[in-house]
Amino acid sequence: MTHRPALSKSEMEVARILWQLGNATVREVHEAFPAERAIDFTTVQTYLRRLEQKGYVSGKLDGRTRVYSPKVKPRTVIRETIDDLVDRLFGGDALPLMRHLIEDQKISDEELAQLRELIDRREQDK
Amino acid sequence: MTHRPALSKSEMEVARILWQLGNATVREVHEAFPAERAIDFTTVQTYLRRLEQKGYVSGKLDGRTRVYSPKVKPRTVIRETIDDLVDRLFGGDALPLMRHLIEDQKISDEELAQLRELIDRREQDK
DNA sequence: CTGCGTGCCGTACATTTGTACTTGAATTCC
DNA sequence: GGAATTCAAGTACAAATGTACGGCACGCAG
Repeated sequence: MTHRPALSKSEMEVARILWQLGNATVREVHEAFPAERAIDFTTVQTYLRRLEQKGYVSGKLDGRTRVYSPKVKPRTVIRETIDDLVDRLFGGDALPLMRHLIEDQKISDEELAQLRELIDRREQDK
Repeated sequence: MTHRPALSKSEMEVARILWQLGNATVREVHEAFPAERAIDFTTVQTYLRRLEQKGYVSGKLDGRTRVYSPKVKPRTVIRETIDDLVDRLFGGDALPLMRHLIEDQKISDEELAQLRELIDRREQDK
């Protein structure tokens, strides 16, 4: 059972917006794009179509408008994406990645606290 | 100055091996591939050529054999790759990614300790 | 009715990616 | 020293990706 084809970079942007909106039409997704990210309406349409083909979202017609909604959760996509990436780039060792995230201020202090908690909890479980 | 074109997935595998070997010929890289990852010698050759074109490695002839060596450090590639990914997938919020790495046992207990230390240090700096 | 905007659907098309074959020179094995 | 091996280099080629255009139907402002 071959798993879903991976998301391409642009498809990820669209997926993110759809997660955010919950469900939406092409137009809504298009409008939700940050202004500086110039992208054509029909391009977004194509991405959504491809996302549907790949099984990440489902779309159904509501009148003459197609409404899309996420079919796969962010968690799942992270898992599939990151695991593949970490394997290819570091043979499975995720620490370099963590290090980067922590050291390069990519996360806020608040998040640091949450992180600490995650670690605690994980240690508890063990 | 437009930055380096991103690495493709397969190129990442090759980059990883080259980092591991420090520097190597096509043959050496090819042989370092895990046995189950069937891949042709000339395919590896192509990836290395592309990696060179993209500026990630440099290759120079030693006699009639070309020897490649990394030109960009892992850290840099992580930065470029992960930041892009996190942006597209989560609009810059790295926490979901961290959560995944910690919760899904992608890192060992030992690494957890190191992680804790990283967090401490980062907090110290602030 | 006659445009104009909005949508769908299909098609397009250059670039990148994954993967490899071919040619031709240098080298090594009998 | 002819055969087999080894490389570099060039070329190949289908699939995936990034990005968009065109045709056609539907509904609303004049």
